[in-house]
Amino acid sequence: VNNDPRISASTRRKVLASIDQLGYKVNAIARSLKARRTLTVGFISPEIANDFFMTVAQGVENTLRSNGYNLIVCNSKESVEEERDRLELMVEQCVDGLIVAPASNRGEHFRVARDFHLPIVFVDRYVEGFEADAVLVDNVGGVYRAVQHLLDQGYERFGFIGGAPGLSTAQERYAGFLQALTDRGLPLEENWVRYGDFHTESGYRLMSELAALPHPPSCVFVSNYFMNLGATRYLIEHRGEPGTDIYLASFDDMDLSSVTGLRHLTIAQPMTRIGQRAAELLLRRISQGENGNDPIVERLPTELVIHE
Amino acid sequence: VNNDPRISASTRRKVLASIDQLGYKVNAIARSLKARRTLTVGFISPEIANDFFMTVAQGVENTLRSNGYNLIVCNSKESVEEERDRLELMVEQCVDGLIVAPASNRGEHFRVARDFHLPIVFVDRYVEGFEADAVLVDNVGGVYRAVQHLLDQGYERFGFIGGAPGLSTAQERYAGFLQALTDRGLPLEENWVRYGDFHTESGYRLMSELAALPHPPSCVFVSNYFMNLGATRYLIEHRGEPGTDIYLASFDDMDLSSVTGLRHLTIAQPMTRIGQRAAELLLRRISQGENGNDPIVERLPTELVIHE
DNA sequence: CTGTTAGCGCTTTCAA
DNA sequence: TTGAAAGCGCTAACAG
Repeated sequence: VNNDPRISASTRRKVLASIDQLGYKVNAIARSLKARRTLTVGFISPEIANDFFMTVAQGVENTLRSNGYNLIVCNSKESVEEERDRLELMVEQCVDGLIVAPASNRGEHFRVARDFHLPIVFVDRYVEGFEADAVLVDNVGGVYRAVQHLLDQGYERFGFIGGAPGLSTAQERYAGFLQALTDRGLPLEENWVRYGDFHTESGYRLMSELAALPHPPSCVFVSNYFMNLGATRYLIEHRGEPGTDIYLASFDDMDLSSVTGLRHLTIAQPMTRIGQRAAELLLRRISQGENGNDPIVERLPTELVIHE
Repeated sequence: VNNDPRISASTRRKVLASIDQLGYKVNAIARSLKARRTLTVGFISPEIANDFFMTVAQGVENTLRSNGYNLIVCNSKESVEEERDRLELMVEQCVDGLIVAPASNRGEHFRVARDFHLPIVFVDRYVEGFEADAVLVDNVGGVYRAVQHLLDQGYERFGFIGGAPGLSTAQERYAGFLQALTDRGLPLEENWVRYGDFHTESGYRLMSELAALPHPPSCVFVSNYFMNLGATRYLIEHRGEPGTDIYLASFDDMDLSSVTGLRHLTIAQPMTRIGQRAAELLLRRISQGENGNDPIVERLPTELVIHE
């Protein structure tokens, strides 16, 4: 059953024939108990019905599977408490490693993993208070280049719809925005900067606030896909009204980008690649055991996409 | 640890204190091996980066979790072979039950589950050759009412973009379409009926074919969300060109519907509810053991949504 | 090359 | 009320 090379071909044939006849399936539970490894990796995602994270998960799963590992996906619902629960669950399930898109920038609770010699790789977001491998994207550079491009196009009145302030992605994307303006000597108009929570409704609401200003921006950068969805919906619903002649730029490039009918610009993340790299790093840690080197933080590049 | 009522409060306190101090976590693997149940359910989905199936999964997970069960999601990639592999995997992982959105209308390979006394509940699609509980929607009725509504609006030149011919959903949606036309005495224009594969690209391609006809339809019914995405993209990209003045109606109501700026109509499925009911049926089967009754097939209602 | 045995961490049963 | 022992299905180590 386990391809032991010492077994003769004839015996193997007999065994396999019996397996077939009896419908025998190995009991992975018993095997895992004995072997002290489950060949299973956990993925803790802040959302499960979310194209971004699920595409990352797909990247993870593909490379895990081709290495004989399985993936368990679970949902922290953007809550640190739920995240802690899922983490405990994963420890109890004896997964061999963990890929986590953290729900916040707090990382202390991940320390339990260390006690159980469970390697962790973070994706998308980074945490404080816990050092581990991470696969992120170049948020600062991505936004910087996007805004630079828009400046080149002649846009000057820049609005910004930010993400949940506690998340590294939100902070970095804002930093890129600010840097781009500053480098061109453009002042930041505080009133054009609003913070949401990365979800659709906040994008809609904040866009409505910006459009309602007596002197609205002519171009708004939105910090992620879902807020962009909300912002776009506002502009579509109020098309033609004063204040809505706004050019949208946004982090993330997803299916809907091709279908809004608005000219806009997006920053595409290499989602599958993020998952793939994370899985590779994790598998390396798993095989290394305790004698690995310092945490590796990778930043993958993003790509500017212009939708005409 | 297991809340045995025979244990005295003082002993329990001492035990819990030690647990805390030592950082003890139960080993779910060992527990499962002994208990012969894992408190785990598998969900085999034809796609993992798919809002529809993942929203269903969310419904499943919520109700499982509140019953102390966990969910393992895996991906059959719309392939029967992969589906068979995942099924084997789940058997080996000793899940207590299975929720499956089947990759095809063939069901024979699910028989292995019977040998291992694994209950299965199908969702979204139904199969032949294997009897089991299922939670589906009223595809025929949903499309029927949608087309009826459009007939009432005065549309007469109906096109149809169908899904993968092997899937029950595709067949049922076509049946509803045909029935609605027939009941009003409207003939089916064969040339306006095209079959895709439920994916975006086929929607785009088939819509381009329909729009290019010398005498194109004035209204097209698209059989699911992703093909609608493709069809919509075609119409948006070619807005104003001859043949593109087409009213779109589609199965599934997702984010897309609010950002295209096109007037259209959708049929919303109760995705979370599907998952919830499937989990409920499965949990019932699990607790019943072998002495359950005949398969239960539920059809949940859909809802017509008009986007102006 | 094959067969036997101990033990992974837990639960359950029975004895103290 | 607590402690001891057996065994879930598997693998690894060792004996034959």
